Amino acid sequence: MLLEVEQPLEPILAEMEYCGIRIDSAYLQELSQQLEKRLAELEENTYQAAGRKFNLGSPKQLSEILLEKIPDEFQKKSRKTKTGYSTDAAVLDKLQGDHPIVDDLLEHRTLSKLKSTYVDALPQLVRADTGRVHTDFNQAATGTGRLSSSNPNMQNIPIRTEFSRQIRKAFLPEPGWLMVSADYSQIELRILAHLSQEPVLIEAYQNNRDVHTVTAQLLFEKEEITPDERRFGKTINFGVIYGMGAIKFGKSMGKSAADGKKFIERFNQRYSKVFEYLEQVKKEAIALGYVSTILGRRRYLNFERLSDLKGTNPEAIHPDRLKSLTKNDAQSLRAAANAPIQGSSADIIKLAMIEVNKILQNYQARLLLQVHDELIFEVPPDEWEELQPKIKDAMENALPLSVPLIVDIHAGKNWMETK
DNA sequence: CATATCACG
DNA sequence: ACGTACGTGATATGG
Repeated sequence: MLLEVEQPLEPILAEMEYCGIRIDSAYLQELSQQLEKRLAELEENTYQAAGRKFNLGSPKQLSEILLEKIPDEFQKKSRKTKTGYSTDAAVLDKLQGDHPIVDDLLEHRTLSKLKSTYVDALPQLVRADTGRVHTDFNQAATGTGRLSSSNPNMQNIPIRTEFSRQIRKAFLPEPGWLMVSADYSQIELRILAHLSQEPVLIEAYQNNRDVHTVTAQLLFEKEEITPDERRFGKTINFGVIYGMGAIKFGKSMGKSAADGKKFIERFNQRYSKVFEYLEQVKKEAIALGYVSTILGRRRYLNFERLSDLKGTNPEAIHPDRLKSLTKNDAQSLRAAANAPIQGSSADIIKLAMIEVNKILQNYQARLLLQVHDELIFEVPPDEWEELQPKIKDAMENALPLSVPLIVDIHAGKNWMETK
């Protein structure tokens, strides 16, 4: 693992850091001015509605305002934090309609985050000697084997909202070149299919089916699935990857306890290998003190009330010991269930980076960024047609699994256009 | 330096 | 009784 993956990867990361990525600072400064104008309007509206000025960036002061204006709704719909009532986006969403201030607060939160963290920060990090931004890729920062990125973090550049996509337009290739993004489709669910050897999942992926729809079909026991039902299937599939327990699983159905239980049994029957696999991983975590990825990378875990089982035979652990747990032990078990999946995904994209780097030796094109399940390149236009299938193949075949890996690859004038 | 919040996969 | 569950890093506030 060390010799085959981490050591060969290190000079590739060094090259990516050294190369950096081009930023359109003038464009970001225009965006900044637009944001400043809009933020000022929102502040003015908010002060009017609140009857006085306060610091919109202070959850503490906002909490005071909300307690003053809509005490009943706020206390009912908020949750307690260590220091008081939460004013986070989930809470504010629930308060929409209760007071005219709420919509403006939400918009202000979003826009000021984007302005301070990206629009204003990135141009300041452009290095004078290269004209580009040079991130750090941290190779030993996470518990699962993923990379992390800092100064600046290039792995959390906005994409989810319409406005935030404007920020991605600021990331440019060399003048005249193309920006290229190649991302794995549903890699973590495919790894779950492989690790669990669940026949329903394997069959679905081998036949190129939409797995969120498949889950929804077995959930609702019908062929035709609405977009809402598919979204629900997607949520459940992610929940499984994150180690969501059967109880929470039933409750997220939003049905009665009896319905939830019936549904769990149905799901359990249909994806029985997935649950067997997750149980087995949890038992191994407790008995061995670690869990492993496909390439043998380990995540070590400590338990409180379950520590008496360390060094015992995993198969001898009674399923009841996985119930009534301390908060910490429950969290550790979820982390244990997730680590082989998230970590194997990291293994695979690292192997892919090593393969892709070999290919790039014969081209001018450069690997710029890794964002967990995607690679970002800048490519001269005359290399694109030839490189596209080579990058795709290298990534899809980095490590053969029981299910195919699929990579979507697109080129554009900037990062936003590569989707 | 702890906390809350929020950006991403 | 719950808008939750895995992995990160940056920013602002406030002690």
